[in-house]
Amino acid sequence: MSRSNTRVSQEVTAQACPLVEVIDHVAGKWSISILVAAAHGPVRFTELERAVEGISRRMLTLNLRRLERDGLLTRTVYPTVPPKVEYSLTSMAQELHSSLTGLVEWAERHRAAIAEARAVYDNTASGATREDEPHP
Amino acid sequence: MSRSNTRVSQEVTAQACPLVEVIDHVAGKWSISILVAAAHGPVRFTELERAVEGISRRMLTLNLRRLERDGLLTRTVYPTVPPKVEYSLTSMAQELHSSLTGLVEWAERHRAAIAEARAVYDNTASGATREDEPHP
DNA sequence: CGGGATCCTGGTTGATACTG
DNA sequence: CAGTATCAACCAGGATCCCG
Repeated sequence: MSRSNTRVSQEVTAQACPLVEVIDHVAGKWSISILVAAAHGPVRFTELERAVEGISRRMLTLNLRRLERDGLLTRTVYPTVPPKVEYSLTSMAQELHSSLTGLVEWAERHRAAIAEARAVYDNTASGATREDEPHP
Repeated sequence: MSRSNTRVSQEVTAQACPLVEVIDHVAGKWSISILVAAAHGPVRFTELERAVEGISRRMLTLNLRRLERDGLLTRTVYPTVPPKVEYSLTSMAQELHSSLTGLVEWAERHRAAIAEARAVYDNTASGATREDEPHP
């Protein structure tokens, strides 16, 4: 994957990175939730922690770092007491918003159907052999 | 959806499954590629293997099974010699198509920018050298 | 052709504790 | 508040062999 090179300037930019890797970072389980949660404006760390719900502190940090590294989030530190850190989407990331919310809305619409599909699948697979196959 | 007969399905449907889990299955690295590749019509196993490119036989099988279990893919076995298996999107999965291709197109448009953002981030973060300050 | 079964590795994750 | 550090467990994923 990585061709370790000290002059990373234009060559990497030209070659970019595997598409599947970009997809993986941007569409990861947590990334989507984070990106959607941060879409409405600058969001603080603990707000994200509550919004994403289910994510651990560590995973949140790791994902935020990766998204920042990929240029999707900007991290702003206010040197106050107590400390305050805000995350915002970059313009690049904002272009993603419609696709992401589309995905999330789809998931909400169909989670029940998916749960049922699983139940049916598990039920069918466990006991009997399927005989509803077409015969050409 | 036409049949909701068992009480099992009602219970499961009622509490469904965590949204983040649905997202994870549907937006996984391989899932997206598979769903996009299967969108244009019935696709055979080896076609997918070539289309997704980078996926191993094992991972392809595993992901296909999971997508089938979630009710996103239908698997049709033709008892011919040699065997022939076709995968198609369910109507549920077809609704996802625009969001998915939106995502992929976004990734294609911005992979160069992402690669550069990474280079900048790594350069800045590893921090041994600053460009505006002379090295000791 | 389209898988299934098994073994094995290393990256990902949660838990826990500590900090500026 | 917003992290970092460390360790152990887990499981995604590759390699390999086999089968209907």
